[in-house]
Amino acid sequence: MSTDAATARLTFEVVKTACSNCNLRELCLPIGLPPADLRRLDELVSTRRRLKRGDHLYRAGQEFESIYAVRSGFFKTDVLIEDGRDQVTGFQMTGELLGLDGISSEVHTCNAIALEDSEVCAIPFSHLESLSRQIHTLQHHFHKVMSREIVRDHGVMMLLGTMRAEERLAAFLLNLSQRFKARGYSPAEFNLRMSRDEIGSYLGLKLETVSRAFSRFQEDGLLAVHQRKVRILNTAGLRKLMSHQRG
Amino acid sequence: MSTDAATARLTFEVVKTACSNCNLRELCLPIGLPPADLRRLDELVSTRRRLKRGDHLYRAGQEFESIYAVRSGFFKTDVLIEDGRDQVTGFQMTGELLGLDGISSEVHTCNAIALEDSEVCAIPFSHLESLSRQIHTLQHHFHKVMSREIVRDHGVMMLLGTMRAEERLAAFLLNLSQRFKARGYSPAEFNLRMSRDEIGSYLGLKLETVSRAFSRFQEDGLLAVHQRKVRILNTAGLRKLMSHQRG
DNA sequence: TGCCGTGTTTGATCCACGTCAACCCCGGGT
DNA sequence: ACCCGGGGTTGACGTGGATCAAACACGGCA
Repeated sequence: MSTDAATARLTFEVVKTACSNCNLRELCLPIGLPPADLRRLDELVSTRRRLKRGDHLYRAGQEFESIYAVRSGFFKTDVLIEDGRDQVTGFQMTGELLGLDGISSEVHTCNAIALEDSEVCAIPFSHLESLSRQIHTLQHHFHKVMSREIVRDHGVMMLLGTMRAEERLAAFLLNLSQRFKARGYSPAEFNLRMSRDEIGSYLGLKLETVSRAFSRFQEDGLLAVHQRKVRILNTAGLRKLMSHQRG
Repeated sequence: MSTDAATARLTFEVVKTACSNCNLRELCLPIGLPPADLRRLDELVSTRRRLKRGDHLYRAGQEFESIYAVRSGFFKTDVLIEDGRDQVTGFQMTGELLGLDGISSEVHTCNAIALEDSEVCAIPFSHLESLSRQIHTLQHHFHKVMSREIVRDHGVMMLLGTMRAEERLAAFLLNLSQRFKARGYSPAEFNLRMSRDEIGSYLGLKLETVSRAFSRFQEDGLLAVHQRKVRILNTAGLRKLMSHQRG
């Protein structure tokens, strides 16, 4: 869609938003700040931006200037190479940050795409840096967030490097479940926001293989699937599946 | 080896080392600092530590307190899970940082092992944080380094998720080549510090597959291999191999 | 209400890589 | 000089997941 940029501009809202009374602050950056610091943080988040399903939040190659906190909705990030291959590098939900990859070269290195209508807070990175020079705990928390991203990526490398198809899907579902739970939603029943193809890309599998794994889980009574609606029936069973030796 | 800890203590040197005249500063943290700041940085790197081939720099589960800059030598990092599977998450050479994964939970999440006799600078993380609150460019550079790690991990995810065996090995060799070049060594001829098994673990392949891919490259005149000695004969050929469509 | 397009499921077949096993190479110790 | 052991190579064979192909479910729209 070539109208992305235009759309983006239109949905840019120049309203002040307030971290200090945002109910996400346990998940997002301003964790555990004293009220005084929290008020200073409010200056940081200058704009909110609303996206429709399918919109790009940013694209690979675009200049990097802000990171984004997901206020509501669901995103994927992916990288593509010339020959057409692409790899989904992550799915981001409420309270998670997007754009950390852009810091290194001042250019975004992946695409961030809304998988449902979403809203994000834009955090100008230079402001974040200057504020975190003043607020100790903010600095430390930000470092932890970046580090957590590295640890998460190592987990995915483990998954892609050593697990077989059904283990990968089990790990993926358990991870989603736990993240929904942390946000106060049911850990057992949720709607997938992404297609089989996108799950496959993330897990290094073809969409048919993902589909078959879902069917197998259903046969085995581990879960009930209907299209994108998933109900986990046997968490322990999924977990056990993951820790089975190869072979 | 249960004597690791004892060895580590013995090889701990309580000598002041100086970033200001370290020839790695283009690769390491203190890039582009004015002389005055550089001198303050010297206080940061309190200790150097020498490791023998096979020694652990740190282990998963150990308390995190410092990151490490490789002064000389070669490392691997890996994560293992209970059932015995393990995944090499990276290889680190001169000027690269180790331990960034530990920031998130204040505990190291992987093992760092010297693949040859090596020397590292220990950088107490809390010192780094306080100094980077004072030195703007240090802060920014550190953020870039963390972000670069995330981008690197995305590259590995791409490799593990979408590439076939020979593409993976080609990508791996080209990456090594380029890093040796950046350090002033020959990009065409180098010694691998890691075993076929370790390469395989990093690339999500079995050691036999790695070995076969090496043999194939040799047959095709792309490189000359003898054990761990590699000479790249046709860089363009390797690069072309990587960009071939699957199928 | 029926049609169309997109996403999903399922089946049949193929192939890249894993597995198992034998052998080789080379360096270190006696 | 010999043996020994760990890493590396090579071959034969098996298999998990990719590929190709067909049918199906569902939401949107005329």
